[in-house]
Amino acid sequence: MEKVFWDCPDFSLSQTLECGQCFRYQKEEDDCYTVICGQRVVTLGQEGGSIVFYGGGDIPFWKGYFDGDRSYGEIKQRLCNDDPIMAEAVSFAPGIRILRQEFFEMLISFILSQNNHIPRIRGLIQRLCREYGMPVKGDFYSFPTPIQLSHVSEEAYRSIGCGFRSRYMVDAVDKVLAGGFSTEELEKLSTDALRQRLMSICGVGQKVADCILLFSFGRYEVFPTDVWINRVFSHVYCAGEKLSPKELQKSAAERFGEDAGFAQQYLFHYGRKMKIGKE
DNA sequence: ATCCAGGATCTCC
DNA sequence: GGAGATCATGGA
Repeated sequence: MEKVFWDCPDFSLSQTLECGQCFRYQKEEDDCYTVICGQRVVTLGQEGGSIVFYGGGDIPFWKGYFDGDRSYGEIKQRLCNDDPIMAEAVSFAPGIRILRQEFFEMLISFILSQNNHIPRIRGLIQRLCREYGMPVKGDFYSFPTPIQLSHVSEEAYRSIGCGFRSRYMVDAVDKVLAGGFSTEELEKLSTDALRQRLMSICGVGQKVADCILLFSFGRYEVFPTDVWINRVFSHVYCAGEKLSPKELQKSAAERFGEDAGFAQQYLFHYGRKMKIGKE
């Protein structure tokens, strides 16, 4: 099989895919991963510092997906300078990069994420794709488009396990199909305006909106604040004192500035894996 | 088994 | 505008 090598610094395939930002990958043998985005599917591995594409595919697209042009070395240096705690979080998973994922996938995925475990979110999305997406390759299905979901009822979402989130799903698809939610239109908006637009969808609060801002629109200054980041942040920066989400975001903005989104992902992954602040 | 999850909403004051 | 209950489900 054709192998194409890509030397991308500060990049670990496993850390980037498994740090919680992405739900559409599957681990294969020999530490390879199959990743799906839209209609595209690719199998990748890592040999030393090089990423290996197996079987070609749209390599320029995937380099963009993995944010290949950004210097994460500089970001990490800014974050870790004079911050030993962040240095520890970064050294725990120095190969995390923030993926550039598709808007509608992120919208639906993070609506389904609320009050839910990551393993279960993945299962939900897998069922959604199997049920309403198109077969792409083997057992992999594309993420359903808004049109493919346009006829799906609340009861149908309930039957695949979406639970109380089912009515949010219907509202999200309806609003996207009604217009004003194309990627081209949305990416012109300021971060605050875009957040407000996203939050006009029922079931999208600030946290879900911020995940979409960070993982789909590259708004790297946002700091998605969930239960984990709450625990970690209060534990490592506030001597265990809990802050309100508003206070926490203000503090994170002062501390990390334009790099807050990157900081969030390093901290989130570190805190979740180390169970920091639990028990 | 029973707890809890990458929260949002509704209701109450 | 903030605190508290409620929401479905299944992985751990």
